Amino acid sequence: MSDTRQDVRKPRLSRERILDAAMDLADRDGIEALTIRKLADELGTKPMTIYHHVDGKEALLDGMVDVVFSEIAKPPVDLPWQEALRVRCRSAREVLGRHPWSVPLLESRHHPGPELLAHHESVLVTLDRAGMPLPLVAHAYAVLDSFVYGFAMQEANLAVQRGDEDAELAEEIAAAFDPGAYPMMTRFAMEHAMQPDFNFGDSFDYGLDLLLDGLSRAAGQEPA
Amino acid sequence: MSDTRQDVRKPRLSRERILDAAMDLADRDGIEALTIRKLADELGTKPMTIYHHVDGKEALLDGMVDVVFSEIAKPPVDLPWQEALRVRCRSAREVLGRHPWSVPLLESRHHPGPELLAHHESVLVTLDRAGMPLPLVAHAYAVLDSFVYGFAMQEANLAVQRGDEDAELAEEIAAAFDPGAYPMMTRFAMEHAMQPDFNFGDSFDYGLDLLLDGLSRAAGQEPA
DNA sequence: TCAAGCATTCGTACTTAGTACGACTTGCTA
DNA sequence: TAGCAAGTCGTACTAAGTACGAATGCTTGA
Repeated sequence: MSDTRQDVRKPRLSRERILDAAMDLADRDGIEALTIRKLADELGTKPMTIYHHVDGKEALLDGMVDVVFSEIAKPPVDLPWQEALRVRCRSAREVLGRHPWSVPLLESRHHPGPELLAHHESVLVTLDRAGMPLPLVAHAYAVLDSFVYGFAMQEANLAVQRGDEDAELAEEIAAAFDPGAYPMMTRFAMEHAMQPDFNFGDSFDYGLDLLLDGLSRAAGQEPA
Repeated sequence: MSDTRQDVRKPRLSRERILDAAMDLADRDGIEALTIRKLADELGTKPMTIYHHVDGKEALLDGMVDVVFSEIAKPPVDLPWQEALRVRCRSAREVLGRHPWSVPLLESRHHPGPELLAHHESVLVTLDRAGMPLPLVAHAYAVLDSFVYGFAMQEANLAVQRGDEDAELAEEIAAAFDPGAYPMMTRFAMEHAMQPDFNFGDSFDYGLDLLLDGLSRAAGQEPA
């Protein structure tokens, strides 16, 4: 009856604005909270409007992954290769920490974006200028990224568990804990992991050094 | 009061049978294909029947993760610690390779099962008997598991991409490839990664050795 | 032996999510 | 000024998780 038409402005939406909002939503509420409907709400629009800018949800995720790669620093070309890789790996950890939802997605997308490709290229170039033969380049890249991704994955889960359910969770885990059943875990927790100065993240630099030193040796150079 | 000890009457279904079927389904068709309905079909029953044995889908996933941990070999107590950890890490890689869907789940479940706890305990005990002080134990465990999980994650995605869409995918990636845009990637692919004897998995033992050697040094021992 | 009790099973339906279809709106261009 | 392309959205279909309550049939106590 009442054809109350409302004002519609011009290009309020764009692929970029959608990607930004989707990343915000995923960062804030987790990837499982990222639905087309919620995204539309966030943008003050309706679900189907999204589809005029993004080719379905899979393409949306592809785009988000590429944004993540764009945020990771490439290994600086003016540093020794060990230092350059250290910079890029630390950056990767930091970025993946800001976007924890992205870790399981990074390697599982079947449509690599330009940022992903450019990033891979820059790392390969760095390993190449370390003087590594190709087989060693392959090992180095596989090993470094395994470590970075795996570490980020573990950190992401710690972060989740430190959320609002902190108390409830700790209690639940403790409840499942037959006091004497896991003596080493108990000792480890009491004497180390639950101490105020314990920080899981410290192990990142430790492991990164371990790998870079080993790779330096393999490349026939002294550890930096 | 009344000793109501009852056995299952007509157990066409059981938590164990359900877990087995769920693992098979996930192994075969991927974790996203694991729905309560498909699982019911697989078991020749109806969706709601599942809920009398398993407390919802989250609990089902928790149970599956615990089964995965049960399949991973614990570090043998009769081997030197480096060898013992090598055995367990290789086993982990093999098991995660058989259950690729489980990798992102392993560390994200909030309800650790008994197998998971027992496994952690056994690894901590092994690090302890290496003579490591607790801070080093923490580093070692974090670094080893980061590597194992990260490697398994990358392998899992390679496996997926080697699936039925192999040709289509390679073609698609190649199409996105400006010939001269990524020279190092191109060289790497042509001269190494696409050679018939290239095997991504070879990097696992390489990285594991790197880490175990470094940890041996840190523990004040000669690399094994 | 039979009926009550209870674990198990399942039909129905509600809810959330992705998205195909087609209609409507509006500014731009011929 | 008519018509078109781009953008927007209402409707509805499908898949999936699961709450509710009825149906089923085994086990036990009288």
